[in-house]
Amino acid sequence: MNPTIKDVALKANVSIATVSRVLNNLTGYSDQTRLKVNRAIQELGYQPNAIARGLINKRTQTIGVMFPDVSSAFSYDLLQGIDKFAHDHNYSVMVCNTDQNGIRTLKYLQLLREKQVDGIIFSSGVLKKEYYDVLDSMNIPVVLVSTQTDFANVPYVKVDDYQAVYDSVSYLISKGHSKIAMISGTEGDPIAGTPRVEGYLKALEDHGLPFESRYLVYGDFSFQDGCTGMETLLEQAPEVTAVFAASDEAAIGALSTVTRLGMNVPGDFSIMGYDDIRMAQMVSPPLTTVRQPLFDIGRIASEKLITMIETGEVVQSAIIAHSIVERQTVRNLT
Amino acid sequence: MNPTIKDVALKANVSIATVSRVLNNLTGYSDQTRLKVNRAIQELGYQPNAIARGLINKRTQTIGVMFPDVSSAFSYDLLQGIDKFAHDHNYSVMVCNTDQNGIRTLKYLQLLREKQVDGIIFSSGVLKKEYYDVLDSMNIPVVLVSTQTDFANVPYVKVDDYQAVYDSVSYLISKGHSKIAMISGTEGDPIAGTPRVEGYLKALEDHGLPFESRYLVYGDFSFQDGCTGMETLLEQAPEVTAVFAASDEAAIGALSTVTRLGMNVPGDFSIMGYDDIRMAQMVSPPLTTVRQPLFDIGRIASEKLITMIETGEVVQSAIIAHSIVERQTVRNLT
DNA sequence: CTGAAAGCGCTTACAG
DNA sequence: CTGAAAGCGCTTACAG
Repeated sequence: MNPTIKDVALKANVSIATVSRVLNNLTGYSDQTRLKVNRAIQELGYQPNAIARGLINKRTQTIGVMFPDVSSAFSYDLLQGIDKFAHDHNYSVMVCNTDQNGIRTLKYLQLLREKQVDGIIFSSGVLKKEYYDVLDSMNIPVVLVSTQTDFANVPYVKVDDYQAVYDSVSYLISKGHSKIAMISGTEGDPIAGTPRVEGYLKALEDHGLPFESRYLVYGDFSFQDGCTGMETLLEQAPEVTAVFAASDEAAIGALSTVTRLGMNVPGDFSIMGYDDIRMAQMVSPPLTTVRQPLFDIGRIASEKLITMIETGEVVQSAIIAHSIVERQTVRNLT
Repeated sequence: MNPTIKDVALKANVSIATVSRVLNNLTGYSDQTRLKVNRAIQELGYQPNAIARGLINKRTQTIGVMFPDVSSAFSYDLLQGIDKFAHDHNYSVMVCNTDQNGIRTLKYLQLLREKQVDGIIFSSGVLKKEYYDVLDSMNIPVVLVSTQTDFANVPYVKVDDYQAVYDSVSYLISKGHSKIAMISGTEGDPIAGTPRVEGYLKALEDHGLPFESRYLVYGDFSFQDGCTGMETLLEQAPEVTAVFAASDEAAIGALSTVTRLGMNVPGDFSIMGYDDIRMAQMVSPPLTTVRQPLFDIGRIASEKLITMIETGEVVQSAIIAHSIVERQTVRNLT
């Protein structure tokens, strides 16, 4: 058995209250006592039990992170940012991968409650009413990442999806493209779906370009859907000179399809992605994309959550700046 | 405040002992009592407190996962496998990203101890003596993933690195290549470094091919080092027709360099990787590689750890089968 | 079938 | 400066 505070007290010839005091750097003991206690701690190799502490303090120093999403490239960068800040501030993180499965999500939420996490980061999925309800009943801080909600005043940290796409498509237009297609993500997705399509539409409109419905195809952000989306586009709109994809994975799918068909990127065809996952710089040619700084987003979310936990104050949501990173998949037609 | 077992007892007019019994599905109460208690639980929306439970049971139902490694593509697949099995068996997982930093690793180890995790999975990094010592003093089960150790009888689950490379290089030879270079990982790395180089050397030898020291370059498994390694190779050994890289990331780096220089893969040059990360199938052309089933490896490690936790028995290490995945970066010269 | 009591390893008033 | 005691929310002998 590991030694407890009691063993330390015994060995140092003081009460457990005193041991607790020096352990927690409180005041109220002589230097001599401190020395005695510390020596006993050393000799026994004592380590505090965070569980016992958690029970009494009603704080576990752990936060839960839910990933309803499944895309590894995306989630892991986020997780790194979250994990880094949290650990640097003495919190551990518990991960829950729900694979978009509602039952699982609810089950994990309950688990996090039983484990008494101090707060939850809910990432990159739609916050359904039923999730919100249990989150609400848990009475702990929550912050949303790469998603947002109308339900209540729950802070989020994300990029402005609409604006990011608007800027991207405008960029494509500035390079002389006028027949621009889009491979959208999930149709109707209120976060990463609809707003991005609207950004595309608006950019077209503001530049006096007509929208052709056959220029727009839907997928689910995946590589696979990027491939098939591109095939569809090539068939039904061969005049298109550039495509904007709602995720880098889909863009890379488009790139691979176009390449496989013997076309040259950007010579014959231009492609632009969304996210700037690590993979974007590894494909050939490197992908031009609009960047969401995922690591930073994770870090900031972690910071906000911990602030809420420790101060009890409500924090502001944050829109994180996106940026266009020019690499080599867009041809300048001007 | 959330309701406790005491509130339930009060409401149901029984003792807390009885509530505890029905909560844990023990025997020793009438149907009527069960009904009463369950009704009270319902009405109060009571949820057990796993922290209090953990204190008394000396089981927290959580496992810690250490990732000394930094490569996202690699770690996340592993994590998914671990997480899936663990959650399906009522364990949560706590992640610790140590970035190969020794101080951090030690700090996290201590954290996991304080949090009283029931077991630890140590992944993809060298298990230094100092880590082993604290692990040992914690007195909880540990399993190693994609690494192994001589220190003691700590079970691991991994692929046979030596054999995987031996098979890969033999494959390249069977396709008619005789001037085969290798972009190795970290020189001297006892797990993913040296054994892989030895597999390469041995395959050459067994097929009567001489080893040229200028055919072998070292890196750190990264995309970047794959790029520069390839450049070096092209310069000092232009006659080479194929390269085997010790990681998919490095292979993809080589691919991008070769492509950038105007060569065609596999027409002018063949490339083979190691891992089969998701990205391998997304590059153009899709990468031929030797697969380690990371998700499965994670799952199995999780399973072994939980078995050890619950039965107290020591489990056997497992060598997981690798397999060559033929895609389109290796030309058949025969 | 049921409850009173002790105890898990801590922290925190309270009293001296 | 220090200790005895209560209590965090549970589980588990023990007794009836």
